[in-house]
Amino acid sequence: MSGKREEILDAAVAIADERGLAGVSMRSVAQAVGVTPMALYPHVGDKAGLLDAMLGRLLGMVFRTAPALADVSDWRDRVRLFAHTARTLAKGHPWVTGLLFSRPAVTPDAVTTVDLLYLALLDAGVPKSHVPRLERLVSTYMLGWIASEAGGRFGSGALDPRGRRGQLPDGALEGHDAVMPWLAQPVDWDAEFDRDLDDLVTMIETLAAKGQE
Amino acid sequence: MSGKREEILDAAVAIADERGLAGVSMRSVAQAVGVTPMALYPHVGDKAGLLDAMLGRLLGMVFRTAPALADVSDWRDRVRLFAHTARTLAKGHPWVTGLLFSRPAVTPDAVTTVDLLYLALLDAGVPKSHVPRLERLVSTYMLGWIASEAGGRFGSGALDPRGRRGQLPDGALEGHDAVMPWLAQPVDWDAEFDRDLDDLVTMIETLAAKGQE
DNA sequence: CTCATGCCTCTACACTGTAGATCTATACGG
DNA sequence: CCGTATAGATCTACAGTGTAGAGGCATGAG
Repeated sequence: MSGKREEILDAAVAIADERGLAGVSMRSVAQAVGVTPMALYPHVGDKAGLLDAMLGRLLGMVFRTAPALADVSDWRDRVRLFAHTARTLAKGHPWVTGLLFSRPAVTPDAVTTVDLLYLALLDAGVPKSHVPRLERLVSTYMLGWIASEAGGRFGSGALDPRGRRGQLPDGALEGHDAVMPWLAQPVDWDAEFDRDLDDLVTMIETLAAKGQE
Repeated sequence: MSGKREEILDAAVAIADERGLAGVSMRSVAQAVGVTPMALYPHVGDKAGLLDAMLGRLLGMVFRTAPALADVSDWRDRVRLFAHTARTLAKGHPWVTGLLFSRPAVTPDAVTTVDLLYLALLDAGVPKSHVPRLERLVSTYMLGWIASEAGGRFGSGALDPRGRRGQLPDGALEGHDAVMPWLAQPVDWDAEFDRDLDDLVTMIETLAAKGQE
């Protein structure tokens, strides 16, 4: 019966996909559903509720997209698959950026996501007392990456340090000078993301090896 | 001459501090400056320009707040001091959350920030080819943390897993069960942030030890 | 004095979220 | 069949938003 709510969310997500978050107004969503704006309120509460629900829906998609996620035997691969799934999804729906950091992860789907990472960390042998913290560390990084990429913080392609240099405040940029050769060439973001995950996996292993509850 | 721009930004930041980002409208800022809304346009371009400038101003404060940052000898302490400074600042101006991920870091202050981390990583002995990537990893984590904290993703105080459990989708939450004791007690966010930094520092050391360009 | 330049103001427009009151269609008990 | 309760949609209105466009006004130059 409450298919109406789903219909509304579908419409809202569709609008956000093609016109951006700013294009999502009560009026535009209502029109897409074929209804007056005020008719949405019983279903989603208010505008904030609508946005929350949109975020929840996207989180849920992480599973729908990779249903066998929990069955991957190696925890490393599980973390990687999860990360890739989330990243791919966010690239398809860049508007999550604006929503990701707004509310604690309390929807059922979000909790399930967290549990998935808990299990991976436990499988890795991380002391139980460190698991919740490490889950937050890893997911904070992932969220940061996803938001940076979708939101445009990373810029696009080569970074052109000389361009940056133009409006230099004052004093030299020693660090930039030292790594200039690697700044000059364009960045392969897919590869970089994988390498980051490798480093995080290594970090997890280190913590597991150190042991002690 | 362009003290008017500074005056406008001061007013905008002040409003954001006390009334939130939503309270920053062209009209409210204009009124605070004692001018009509349209008078702002020559100075800041448009609303987006105003917001960008506000973000830039806050980034600049990182240095003003910890001027001796570059002189800390141990790179570990430098990373930690930087992180703490940024976190403290963001907690005082929680509205940055909405802005942090919107634009690439190209303002002079932002570039200087990046350079600071480059130098720390070089001091740590990280292979030069890895420095830019690792800088992004570390700052992505920091931004993610800051945004999570200021934006409310972490919730407040204890997490109360039983509360989360209430609207459980279906199937058990094995991971949550396993770490329940540590979920039950409240989180010391200051301590957690420090521990995270420790882990990141360790990760950097591992990468430095592995060596090879 | 005349004129130009740069900053400001005023008005207006199309849009936003949503409170409040009203209307309507469906389902149910008799 | 009727009358009524209930849940949902609707209409109107309000206070707020960003900003295009045209006009005003005070300063300094020739």
